[in-house]
Order: sequence, then structure tokens, then C-alpha cells
Amino acid sequence: MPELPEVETLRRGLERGARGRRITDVVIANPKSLKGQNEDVFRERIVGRTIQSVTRRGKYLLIPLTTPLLADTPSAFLCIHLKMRGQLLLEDAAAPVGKYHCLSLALEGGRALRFHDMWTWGEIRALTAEELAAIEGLAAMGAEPLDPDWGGGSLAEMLAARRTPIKPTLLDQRVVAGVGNIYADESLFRAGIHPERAAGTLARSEVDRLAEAIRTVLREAVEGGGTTSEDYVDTEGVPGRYTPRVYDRGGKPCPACGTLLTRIRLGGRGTVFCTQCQS
DNA sequence: ATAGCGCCCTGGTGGC
DNA sequence: TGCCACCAGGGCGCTA
Repeated sequence: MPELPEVETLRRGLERGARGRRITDVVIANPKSLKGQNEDVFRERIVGRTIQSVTRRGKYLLIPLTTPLLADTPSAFLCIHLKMRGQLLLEDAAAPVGKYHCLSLALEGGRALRFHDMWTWGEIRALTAEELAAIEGLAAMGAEPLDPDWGGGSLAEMLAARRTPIKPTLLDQRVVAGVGNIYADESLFRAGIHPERAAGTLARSEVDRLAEAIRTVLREAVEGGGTTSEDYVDTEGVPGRYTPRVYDRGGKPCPACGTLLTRIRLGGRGTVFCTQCQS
């Protein structure tokens, strides 16, 4: 599942392979990925435009597109969310498409940006600045945990008086941007905090530890090119090299103390932790 | 207001 | 061996 480190890895891949390129053609193989946007509007806002840069906000990729006449002001933004199974690949435009191919943008230079999505939960739309600003999930999104000034202070503010368990609280994108199931479990393990603790009852020292753990885990995962637990690959088709310590390892020994890791359901999500190391 | 659920979807798995 | 019910999960929208 693409979370912050995976989306950031894709962003970097697109910066290298797609920035500055003009989009020459669009193939919509599965309109479901447009999530209701009119196909002609989508096409119209993309074909002939140039990828100005590739930015990320939480788990969203935002790609400003420009026209030759207005080279500094984006005329539209590609807004992409991969949800659970979405993939973005830079492939030779002549290469055969995969089984779950939903959409292709042909790029100047012979390659194509392709969107594959087994579950078609992912979204790719071409939006104006106004439409983008109206997306609630983006407008209300919390701070970027890898920003230099984010830390225990910012997190403590968000957790104050919350009675929800800390694990589902970390998954709330309004609390902190980009953390999903993998890195919530990993961060809580690294910070030694039990996932069922009510968020508002964490001592300030624990919140500091947790914020530091989130930053460390995310930084290490970005360095490793993300985690491949299911079918995540980067834009060149390369899997992530980050290895989670507890995520998806229920019943296996804790890497710190050897106790068998416990798996529970919390807020509807599978949660793995160590009863010895996390309290 | 907020928490909890169903929904979207399909490959993999466990049971019979 | 084959079939089928069931599970996983991000984020949104609905309900209580």
C-alpha cells in the first residue's frame, strides 16, 4: 500500500523521468479511475500540456501542468491517489500494457506514464486550482511529518483530549499526513507505545518519542525506496527495500525481545505489536 | 461532534 | 482437486 515513503519514491521517479516532458496523448482504458470526471475534460486538460514539476502532499501526488503560452502558471493539476493497489510506471510507450492497465499518458521522448490498478480504488483526475482547493481531504490534511519544524509539539497539539486509541489516530490524515497502516505500526513499535493507548493520555515525553519515531521510520523507508508488502513498485518497476520490524509479522518473534508479536484489529485495521516492548 | 460501519474490488487463503 | 466464502485495506460518506 503506497504511504508517504512509497509516494515520495514515485514522486522522485517522476521528477527524474517525466518532469519537463510534454504529454502527447492519453489512453483511458478504465474510466473508473477518473472517479466521475468527464473523459473529454480529462483529455482536454492534459494533452499538449507539459509536466512542470511533481509534488506530494501526504499520499497525494500533485502534478502542475503548463501550456507554452503560460509557462509559469499551471493550467491544471494531475491529482493522483493510489489508494491500496495503484501503480505508476514509466514504460516504453510501445511496451505491452499489464492486466490491470487503467490509463496511459504518452510522453514526449517515447515513454508513457502508466497507471495500473488491480482494485480500481485509485484516483487520477485533471483539476483546476479551484477544484483542487475544494478537495476536503487535501484542505484538511495535517502537517508533513518530514518538515523540519514538525515534531512532538505539533503532534501533542493534535492528540490532546482525544480518547481514540493512538493507532487509528495516526491513520487520520488530519492528524499527520502520509502515515498509513505500515508506518503507524512501525512508529509505535519504535516508540515503545501500545497501539490501544488513548491518544490524549500519552505523556509529553511519549509524544516526543513517537514524533521522533515517525520521522525516523519514514526517513529510513524513503531511503530504502519504500516497503513492498503487496505489489508496490517504483516508476521503474523496482520493489521497495525497506523491511518492517512488526507490520504483517503477527505471530513471529519481536526483533527486539523475541516475544511472539500480537495481532489485533483496531479501528478496522490489522495491528501488530509487541506486548513486552510496547506499553 | 465524533465514532463506527459499509462501500469500492479482486487475489489469495482456508475449509469442506 | 475444486469450489466457495471470506478476508485485506485508504478514504469517503452515511448513520447513530
